[in-house]
Amino acid sequence: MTAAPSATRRERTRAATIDEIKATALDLMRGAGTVDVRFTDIARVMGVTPPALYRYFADRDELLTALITDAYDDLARHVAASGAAAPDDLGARWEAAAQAYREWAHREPERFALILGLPVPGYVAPEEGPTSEAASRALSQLSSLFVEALHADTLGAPYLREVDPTVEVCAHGKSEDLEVTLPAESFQAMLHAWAALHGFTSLEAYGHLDWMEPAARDALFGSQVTLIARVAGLPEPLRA
Amino acid sequence: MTAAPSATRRERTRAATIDEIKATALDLMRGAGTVDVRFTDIARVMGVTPPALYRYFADRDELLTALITDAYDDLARHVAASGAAAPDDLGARWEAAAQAYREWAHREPERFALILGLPVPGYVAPEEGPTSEAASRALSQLSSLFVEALHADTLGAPYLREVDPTVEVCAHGKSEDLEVTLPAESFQAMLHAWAALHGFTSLEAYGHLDWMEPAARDALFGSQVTLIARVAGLPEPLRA
DNA sequence: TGTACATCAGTGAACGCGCGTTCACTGATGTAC
DNA sequence: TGTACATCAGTGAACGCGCGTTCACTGATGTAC
Repeated sequence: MTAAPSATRRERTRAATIDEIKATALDLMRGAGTVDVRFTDIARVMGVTPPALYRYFADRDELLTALITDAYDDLARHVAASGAAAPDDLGARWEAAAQAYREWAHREPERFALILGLPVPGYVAPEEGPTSEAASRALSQLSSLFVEALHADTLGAPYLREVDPTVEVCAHGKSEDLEVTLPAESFQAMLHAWAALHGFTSLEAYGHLDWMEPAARDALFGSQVTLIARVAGLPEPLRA
Repeated sequence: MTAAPSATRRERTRAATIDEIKATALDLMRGAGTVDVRFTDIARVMGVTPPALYRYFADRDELLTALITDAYDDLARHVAASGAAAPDDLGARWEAAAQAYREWAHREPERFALILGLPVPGYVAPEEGPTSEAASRALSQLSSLFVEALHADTLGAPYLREVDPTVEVCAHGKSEDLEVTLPAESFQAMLHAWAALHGFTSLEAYGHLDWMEPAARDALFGSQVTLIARVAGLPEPLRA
């Protein structure tokens, strides 16, 4: 997002303005609880006139694309960073990644909806473009866990060994796209884990669990994460 | 939705018009892939002038509320109807309910987003109003499965027996709201199952699994549903 | 270091459009005697 | 059964507002000699 230090002053201020436009758009989305974004409002908050924004984005859709790509990157960064504390503890890494996913969504429900909710109309993902690339990066963080679990031979016990042939084909396809080796068992376990994680996360982020006490939500999330880990064959975290 | 047969002709045509307005609004939502709804568009499609709609709905938010309530009802009806074929087979009922939930969302992603996505701005759920009532009815379909599983003493084996005290308090609160007996173990198992089901369902409904073949998605959903059932302690379906 | 030119950010006016909503009114449908 | 009245659906004009986007232009910032 920030320009390289070797950039000229003009390039740096330009990059800063782009950042400010995107940050302002996000603030407005958070304030309104929507996924909409109006050039007029952004300009008003920034203290400029609406046409000024066209120096930075060709139209509203281009801004939207940038916001979506950024959101993918940001989520992926958070999930990736979560595992740094205990790189050798698969169980701890899974819990940390799940918490990171959940916390990010809870903190930024609008951005979460932007990338993983009902697709916003008028926005069409560029073919093979930066969006799917960012998405892949985000998912690969999760998948590496399950690949390692397979290597540790704990994966899928006792339920997840059988993989449907059609799913296997999909796993091979993804392996080629991502240019990694992604065994079908790991692929399937990852998707199951992701789905369960995503379900709790979106229900909570969109406020559909607000009738529960925060402490109860925490406890429920904890047991869901543990449950997934046990079922998928991820080991217990090493700490007590 | 339809007026009682004893209603006068005027009341019947009025009810029919209300239905037509809502159906037209849904068609437009489906066409645009949005959750937005414009009085002007509805009127144009129906061949009337926009002010005519104010005879039926005080404003846009009232129409939105009606659409949300209807969507809850419709989803609840589908899930409830799914279990009629084998009322004594807990495993089969779970699979059918999960399939019904999934199919409804896949067929109507916009309505699904309307009730379970990022809340639409401008719409504030009426306190203790028809919305939460409809939501409760929808969820109670699922919860009855897990209450029965507890009675059959299969629930939660081997992972789900421990329930955090805060979650227990929540379960008691829900029991009073719904005026049913909802043991904490059943409550927790239901929420875990619902979260996992909801996660797959929303990812698929919003097109985030479109990179998989439909057959692979079906297989993956099947194994996810089986997995949840095994973990939650629901029995295998009786048929082979 | 200073001057001439090119580049770029931002302005202000304008265009075309669409929205939700109100209001007084017309014409048709139902109701009461 | 027929007439007088009440009720209601729908119209058309209007209000106020906001949006995205274009365009010619000004003034400031950077660049080349």
